[in-house]
Amino acid sequence: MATTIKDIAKKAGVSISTVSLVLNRKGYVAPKTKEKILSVMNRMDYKPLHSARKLATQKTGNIGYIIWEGHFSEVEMFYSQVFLGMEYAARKSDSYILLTTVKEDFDPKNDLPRFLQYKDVDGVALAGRVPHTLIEYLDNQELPFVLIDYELPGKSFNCIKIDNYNGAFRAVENLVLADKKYIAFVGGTFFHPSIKERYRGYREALEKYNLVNDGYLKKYSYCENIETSRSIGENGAIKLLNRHPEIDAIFCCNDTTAMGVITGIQKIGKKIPQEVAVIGFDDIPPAEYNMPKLSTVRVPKLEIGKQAFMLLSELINNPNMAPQTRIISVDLVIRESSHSEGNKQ
Amino acid sequence: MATTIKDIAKKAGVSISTVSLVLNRKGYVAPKTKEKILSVMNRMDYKPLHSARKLATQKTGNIGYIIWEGHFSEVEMFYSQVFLGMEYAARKSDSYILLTTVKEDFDPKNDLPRFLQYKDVDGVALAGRVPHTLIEYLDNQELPFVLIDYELPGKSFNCIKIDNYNGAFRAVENLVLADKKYIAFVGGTFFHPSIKERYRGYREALEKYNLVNDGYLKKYSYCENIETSRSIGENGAIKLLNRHPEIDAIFCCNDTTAMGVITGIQKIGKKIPQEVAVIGFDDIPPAEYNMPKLSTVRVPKLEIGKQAFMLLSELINNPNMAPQTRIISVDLVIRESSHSEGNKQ
DNA sequence: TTGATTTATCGAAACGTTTTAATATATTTT
DNA sequence: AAAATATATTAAAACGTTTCGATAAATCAA
Repeated sequence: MATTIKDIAKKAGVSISTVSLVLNRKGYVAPKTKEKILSVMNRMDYKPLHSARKLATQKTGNIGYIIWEGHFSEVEMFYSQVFLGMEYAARKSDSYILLTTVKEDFDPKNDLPRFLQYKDVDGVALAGRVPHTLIEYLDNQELPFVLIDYELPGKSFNCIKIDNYNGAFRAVENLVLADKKYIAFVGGTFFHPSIKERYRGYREALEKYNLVNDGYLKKYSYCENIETSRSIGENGAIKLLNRHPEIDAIFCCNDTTAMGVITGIQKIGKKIPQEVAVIGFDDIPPAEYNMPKLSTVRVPKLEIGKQAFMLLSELINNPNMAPQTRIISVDLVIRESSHSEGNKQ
Repeated sequence: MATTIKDIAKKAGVSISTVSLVLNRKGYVAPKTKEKILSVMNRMDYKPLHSARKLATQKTGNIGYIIWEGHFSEVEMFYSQVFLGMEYAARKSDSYILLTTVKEDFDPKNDLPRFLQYKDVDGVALAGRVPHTLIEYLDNQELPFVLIDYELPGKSFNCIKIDNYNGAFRAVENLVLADKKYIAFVGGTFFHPSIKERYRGYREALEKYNLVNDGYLKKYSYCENIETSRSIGENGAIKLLNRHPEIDAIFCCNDTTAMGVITGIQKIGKKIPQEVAVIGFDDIPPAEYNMPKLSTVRVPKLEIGKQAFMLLSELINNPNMAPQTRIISVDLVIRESSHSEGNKQ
């Protein structure tokens, strides 16, 4: 059917091996033979058959992308964007990203993604919070993997991290400079290390400006120890504002929560941002279309995907690399929800 | 390394061929040999190597999923959900879905997705509006493909269609029964056949109740011939309501537009749904979290993905099947944006 | 010049399956 | 009891590549 390496060899008057050598840029092959072969390949529109190549090399050319089911199926566009970033990067190296989801109550015995069961990937990217049993499984398998925006305390794995601390710090600092004095925090599960870091950024920014007095942090923080959602934001905003009407800004652990916070503030009837300013984190697409448009910390999602892919490629080619963490920096983007008069430009 | 069919054969005291036969449920093999082999397989945790199998069978076991770049990277969660539906279905048959995006100005000569260049898929699903040149290319390649929520006028391809007409009809009928008299339509490109159908449903529902008088349709329709977006909705609502203040309901070509329409209505200062009711189409996840919650026509996205996968599988196993269209039915879901008093339950 | 190295090419084995055709045995039909 | 058919097993070829080792020619060092 399709042209094979054999056809090329015959037409070019050389052996199969030689063709393979130019295909893989290996060994010695005379410039003019090489040229000849390349021209024949081009003329006959030759594409190596991946399955044959894979069989011979014992590599799959695939990378797995695993994400918690809720993260892909809900409003959350974050991890789809990261995925897209990986896909873009993968195009250049002719490999494929196989996406699959795992359930919350994942059990490695029964729910193992099929590309792991069948060893159809050379490496795996784990996006966001994933079951720890899965991480352990991969660690035991000696299959290269990277965590994206997640980590396990005490263990050192390959990681792509967001600069959560600085993002949060700058956001809160911006609120302070806009003359906000009572800045609350609304968030979800502290179990997630990224949220912990964002909280730390929040706290340290307040400390820098000496806003923190006794009980400040406790009074103005609202966290439910579950997956973040709009409803956490809405509940949090309503409870905090009723209890402490002096609150004039809310920094949220992410955009999803922030959009809920905005709903809550609107229900109470306060003006955004004049009475209460809001800043989120992530810059997911709906943030820009929210009413009012959401100020937030932009996380470069495509870039994260690209970096994950690159790190993974390095790991695959060099399995004994020491585990490393790469940190992706973020930018504050001010929109309507925190656009105070004094700060407008 | 991993156990191969050879190991199984040796341990079970049979030939490789016999093992292969039970693996593929083919030919004759004595019940007790079969049992023996299966037990050995189980004990040794044998998984056939996909690349070897693919090489031998000349099938890839992959299905491509192509989507316009803007549809995956923007707010639109619709096609990600359809993708997920395909992925779920694929799990059962041990195949993989390879997702890639194409640009608006796609050119088959240069931008062909790599899984098409390398013939790494047995079939392709095209999600939503995709470049016609791509459809033509696939048609020439004799590669099985299905269109999801799209069609080409005059051509009969394999299609998974949404019951757009009935969804729209029921939505508009519901508005009429809630005593709305001046029901507008806001939408995007008529170039998209689904939107055409939704408009037809709108029109015929109005006709059924004799609401359409001279100029009604022209007066109360706002369409920009570009990709749908929130801003089309916002602009449309503002223009229509300023020009025709009697409008008491707006049916939108999809949820994205509807959320824009809601923003527009809010800017003008009318109450939803008391003064102006809004119904969208699709039921994308943000619809439920919108303020007010958006009434809409629920399209079962996972089911669409599943049906696409199933149709594609049939096509792959039976290449001469006549092209067919499968229609997925939809449900009206009433939330706050059209929840008129008289209609509340 | 000789021997060592570098450059160039190729035959053949290997990767792990499926599948075809051959063979052998058991069962059924005549 | 012979012929025909169904059941059971297998050896070997095939799928399209990579890679190892052999071989030969060209270049270099002494």
